[in-house]
Amino acid sequence: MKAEKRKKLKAAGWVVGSAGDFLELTPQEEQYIELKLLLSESLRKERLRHGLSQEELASLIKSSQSRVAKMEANDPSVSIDLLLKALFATGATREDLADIIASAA
Amino acid sequence: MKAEKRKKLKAAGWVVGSAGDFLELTPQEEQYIELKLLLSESLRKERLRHGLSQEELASLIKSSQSRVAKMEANDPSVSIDLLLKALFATGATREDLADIIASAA
DNA sequence: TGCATGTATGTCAAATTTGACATACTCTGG
DNA sequence: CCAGAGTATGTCAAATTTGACATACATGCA
Repeated sequence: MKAEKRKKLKAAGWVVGSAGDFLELTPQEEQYIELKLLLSESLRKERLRHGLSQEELASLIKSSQSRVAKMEANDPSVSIDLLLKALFATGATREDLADIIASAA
Repeated sequence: MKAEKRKKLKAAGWVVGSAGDFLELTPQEEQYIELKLLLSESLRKERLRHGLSQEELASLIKSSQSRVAKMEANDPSVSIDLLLKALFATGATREDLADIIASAA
């Protein structure tokens, strides 16, 4: 299985190596998961660009280090809502967001 | 109070006319709420463009008419996640989404 | 090696979000 | 006026998401 697909299945909440290996994602699920991946990657970039630790970003958004770690790991228990709130907290604007989303996955 | 602010406070979960009238939203909250408003408006446009009723869109995304109504009304009980899933279900792509987000509120 | 700082991962109770239902409202054509 | 189609709004149990905690892992440095 390609690394790319493994990543997506994991993000979708499947334990890779399980029956989920045979799962096909619908185009909508694809889109959603790709978007989420893009956001989690952007969040890590933004955080590092600002020289913040996960701990520091967490307090900025009134969350916890472990949740920030999960956000950046694209954990299935993390919502896009949370990722967006975190991104906005780092100072990103709607325009920045549009650029992020427009960029290739 | 301006109509624009009323809309945002309502979306943030405040009963307009309550103490929330005195509330100032942080820039991050603004961004988040503006984005959500933009998405809910886009969803209605997309749905109508496809000539679908709320009932029909609901079954498309395995939800209910009442939830679709709330999505389009920018109800505070609706997450951006749900709006995105609905938009993708209407056939929108990541690129479409970027365009939506880039467009002025 | 030991220690500090930062990150990852599992767990869980509390909080939020969800679909579904009931019901009210708003049109439009007959 | 009425009926039907579509939409709005309130409610609620079930499902998902959340912050927090504990703890494991990683890396650098004295």
